[in-house]
Amino acid sequence: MHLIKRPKLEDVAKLAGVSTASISRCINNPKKVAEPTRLRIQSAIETLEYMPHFGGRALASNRTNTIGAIIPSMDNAVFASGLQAFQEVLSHARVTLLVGSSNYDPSQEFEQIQSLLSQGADGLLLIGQDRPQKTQDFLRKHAIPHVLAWCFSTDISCSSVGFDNRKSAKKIAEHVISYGHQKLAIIAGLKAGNDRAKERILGIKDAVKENSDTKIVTIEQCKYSFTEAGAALDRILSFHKSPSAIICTSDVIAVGVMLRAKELNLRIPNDFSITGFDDINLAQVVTPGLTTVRVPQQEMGQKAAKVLLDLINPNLDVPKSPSQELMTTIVERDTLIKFQ
Amino acid sequence: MHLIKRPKLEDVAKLAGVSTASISRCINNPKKVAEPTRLRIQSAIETLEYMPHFGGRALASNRTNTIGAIIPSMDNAVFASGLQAFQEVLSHARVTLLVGSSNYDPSQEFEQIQSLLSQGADGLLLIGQDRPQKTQDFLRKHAIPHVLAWCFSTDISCSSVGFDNRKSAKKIAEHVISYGHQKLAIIAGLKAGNDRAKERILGIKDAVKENSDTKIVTIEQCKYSFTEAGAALDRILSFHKSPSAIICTSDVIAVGVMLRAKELNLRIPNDFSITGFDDINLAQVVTPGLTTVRVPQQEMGQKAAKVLLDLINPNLDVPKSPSQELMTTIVERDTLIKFQ
DNA sequence: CTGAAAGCGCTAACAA
DNA sequence: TTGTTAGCGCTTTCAG
Repeated sequence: MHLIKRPKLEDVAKLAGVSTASISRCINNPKKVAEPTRLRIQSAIETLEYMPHFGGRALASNRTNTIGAIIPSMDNAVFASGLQAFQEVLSHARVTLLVGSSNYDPSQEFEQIQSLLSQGADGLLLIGQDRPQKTQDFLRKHAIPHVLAWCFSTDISCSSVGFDNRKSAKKIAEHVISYGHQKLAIIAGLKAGNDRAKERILGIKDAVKENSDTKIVTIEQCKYSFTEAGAALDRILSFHKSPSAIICTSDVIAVGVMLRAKELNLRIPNDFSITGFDDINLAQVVTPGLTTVRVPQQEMGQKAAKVLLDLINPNLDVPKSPSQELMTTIVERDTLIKFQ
Repeated sequence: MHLIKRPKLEDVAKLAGVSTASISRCINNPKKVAEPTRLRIQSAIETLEYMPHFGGRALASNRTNTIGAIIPSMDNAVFASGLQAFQEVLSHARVTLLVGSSNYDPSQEFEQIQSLLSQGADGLLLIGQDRPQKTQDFLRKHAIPHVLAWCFSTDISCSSVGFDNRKSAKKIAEHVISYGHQKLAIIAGLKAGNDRAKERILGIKDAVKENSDTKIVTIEQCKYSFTEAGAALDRILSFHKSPSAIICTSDVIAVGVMLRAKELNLRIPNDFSITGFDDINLAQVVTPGLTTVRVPQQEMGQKAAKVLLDLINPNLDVPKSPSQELMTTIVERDTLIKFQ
């Protein structure tokens, strides 16, 4: 098997008997080339197995056809499946995806942003809206096209494709309250640099405020892992006034709690009710099925890709797609019952 | 807020009062520059917020510091978590990750390979070893550094970091058989272009061959989704000779079967035993807990990254890391009991 | 519709 | 240790 030197535009040009300019046109704008020449060029490209050199192209055109996404972690299925959907749409548009993960840490996110941009990303997908001023300034100053997912704001300075975390959390809390629960506990992800967690807590508080008989016994925070969530449950149980319902801001946390409860021989929902947030597979699989908030993960990924794509490719035919608010819904399963 | 034109090497050079070459050295090989100049350059870079242009760099050096990974789908947690680990290691080495997904389809994989390479990937992570000749020729002809994960072969022509699917499957099958099960069913992923599924089936057959009382009642194939797996169970149940144990080649499939069984009011493991493969979160969460094969997902991702990294960066100090075989283990939970 | 030629921003010999 | 300079492969005016 022998090794072939990568052909360049010039080689193709020679073979096809045209100038390099024509080849370039033929590749980027086929209509600008006469039919017969196009065919000749095509076949030359194929016999040589020519593939444009990325660097050369990027340098000359100042575009890379690459988009970066920075998500907290692919280990959380909710982001993995959003990312999958995102990637599929990009792929159809012949754009490739660069991936970075922040591990829920704003400073890591900033590093990844720089890294992906220095790799030439034409645009960026970011999760949530809460980031340090430094990061925001950077994005603005360099005029980086970007869209925010997993959140929604009407702030016109930046497009977002997502849902209202606060409203959604309020909705599920109201739902819990409507089942007669008056002593609630919250287990949330670490709030630092995580607007989803913060907003969801606020939403739950909103609901409680409107129902004077109801109160929040405690607000725990933990990482998105089963064991950390289990530890949070232990802390709650050590309180005098045990809650009749625990509202978790993530399915991973809720499931972690359920696993721990099982170890402790507590019965859900008899001993306490519990709700999650995200509706990942786990919520459906755990027993009893987890009552949770369904987040349109895939739709969000797809729409974010589309918005980003025409942010980058200012297509004047299509009306500029602004921020989009998607809706969440409550999925009733078996972890929430009436308080008696 | 105003928009600043991207500074180039020349701008930095002017500010620091040195040549562009020195800046370039300072960035790529700091030791080759005298301390005082280095400091001057550093500060110039910072005040200008200079970021090297990717295209220019790629063109001149013919390296991109980018690695591509093509996985079947991030929707399957087993790949998502492997990818997460892979990305983290790359990130430490200041290499960025390009991601493509093949949706378990060899021709999509080929497209993605081309796409990632044309985006300049210096190397590639691929899943499994079974791919069309066309793809293999392509990789060889262009001398693409790549490593195969999720499989292991001693074939020296290509590094792999993974485990022996056949042996692992044989092991779990033997385990099932040792519990007294004689009528087995298999539910596997679609075999086409999926060596993991094929090998695992072979491994199970190996075990059966060595136990003359045992036989395989049927081999079903389905996509990696709960509903498809449920349908496969329905097919099995319509047979005369119902198996006492169902061996699934993936946790997703096993859980899908369990969900369907619950709908049908069948009791696992009383009505039949079942085993999975992968040990993703789901296996732990489902009730009863799924007995399965633990695949070292994270370790595989990390090691694959390391191998790929020094495949690309021929570091002569370190002995060239060849293929690595990792071990799987059986995780005993509650879906496998003795046949009575 | 096609060709010539001037860069795009950076790196890497080679000189000094 | 530092500077000079010649490209890397492609796109894109501008002429023809």
